[in-house]
Amino acid sequence: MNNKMSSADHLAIGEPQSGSVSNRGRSVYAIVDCDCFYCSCERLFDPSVTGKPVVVLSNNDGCIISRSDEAKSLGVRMGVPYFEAKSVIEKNGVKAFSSNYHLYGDISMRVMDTLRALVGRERVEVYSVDEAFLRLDHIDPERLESFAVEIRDTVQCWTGIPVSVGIAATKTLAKIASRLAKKEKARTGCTLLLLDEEVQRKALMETRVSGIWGIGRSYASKLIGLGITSGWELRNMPESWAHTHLGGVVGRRLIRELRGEPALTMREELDGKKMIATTRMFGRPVTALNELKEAVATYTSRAAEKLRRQQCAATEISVFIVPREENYSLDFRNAPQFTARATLSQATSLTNELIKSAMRLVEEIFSPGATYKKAGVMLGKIRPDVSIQGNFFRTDSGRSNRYLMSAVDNVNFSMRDDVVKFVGTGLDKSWKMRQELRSKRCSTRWDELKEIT
DNA sequence: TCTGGGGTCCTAGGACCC
DNA sequence: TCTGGGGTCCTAGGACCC
Repeated sequence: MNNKMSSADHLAIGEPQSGSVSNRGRSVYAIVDCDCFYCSCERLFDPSVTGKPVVVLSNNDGCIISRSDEAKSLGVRMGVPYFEAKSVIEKNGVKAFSSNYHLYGDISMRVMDTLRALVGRERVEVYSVDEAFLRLDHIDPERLESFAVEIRDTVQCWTGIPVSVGIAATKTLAKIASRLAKKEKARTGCTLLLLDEEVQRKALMETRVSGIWGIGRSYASKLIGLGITSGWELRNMPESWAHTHLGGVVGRRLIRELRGEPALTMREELDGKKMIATTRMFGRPVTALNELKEAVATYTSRAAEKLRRQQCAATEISVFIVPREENYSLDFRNAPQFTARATLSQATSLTNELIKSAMRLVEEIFSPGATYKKAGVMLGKIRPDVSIQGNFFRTDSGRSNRYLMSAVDNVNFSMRDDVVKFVGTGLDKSWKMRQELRSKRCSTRWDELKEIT
């Protein structure tokens, strides 16, 4: 889940569009967006909740992060704490699930593979676990509408996941199209084209600025304060104005995109993450240093696995811990946190080496007597791991350790999480997050296959 | 009592260099 | 009294995304 908007190479201002130049200079982007993805995944293997209200909870069963349409119409809001919504949920028999990322990740791959089969691998940019941009400038304009329907029906048929499709001349307009398509499902059938100028104008007029991709909470309230409330009004502002008020070049791009001039092109295949983080709330408050260390060691092994999966090594590691605040104020998210960072003498992806530094960092920031609710590990300065291909300058022990890690990764992946692990990560892990309502990982674990009786 | 996790990009400003 | 100009690199912080 990453590749947000644009990097410098997406900046197409003042340049012809590179790479994706189409026959008639026409650009056509589609966004395919899974409908309430996590809930839809849960329904795949539990048909008893089809048509019933469903929600999926964040880690630690904290917040609501996905809602079915039925749950939405009961007034269950996105992002609210579970305990606040609990009464509505129980009263209406809403089925709640803990998040099951193994399942969602696997289903996501199937959806993306379907899209690649439909338009070709090089025309698909996976934007997040439940969304992908497609480049459709090879499709005859006459056929676009039926093609959108074909995409929707094929994904539904092959994977069981309902999707919406928005099509327009730019990515930003395509996002608006899919949003409107979802909103007016009955009329649009979940596919919508914003190619005609008049249709575009109407769509932008009924889109609030807060609903535009790239306008978050802070910009939205700023815009409204300046009297700009609709997408259409924003579209008609000068680029130079956007430069000063909406974050410089980012704002300029946004205005161009809204006018139908592509300023964000397709992103190249991911070349690996620049930062890898593993952070978690605890299932209960933690005060003991050794428990804190267990947790941080566990997160470090997880982060190291991610690092090895993309065949990289890191030279920077930082650890943070968050104390439980005394008074449960509104801005609990902005709680102070204590961070320590270390630069490693040599880039590594070995769990034991990373854990060793992490432990020192925990000791640095821990204060006895304090109570903590969350901790995290971040790996930075990431670059390709050369030792795996054999680095003459690295000692043999480093290399064989790297092979050992691959073996551990293989066992843990094929068997079950953490069959093989470092003792420092703890055996009992009573601080672990709560996940009381998790469904089975029936598409990725042999021992959790769906049984039909 | 209880409030997610994991990313990206851009800008401003300081340090440093010639 | 008066004290250059411009480049690069790095970091922190702010914005955004799902």
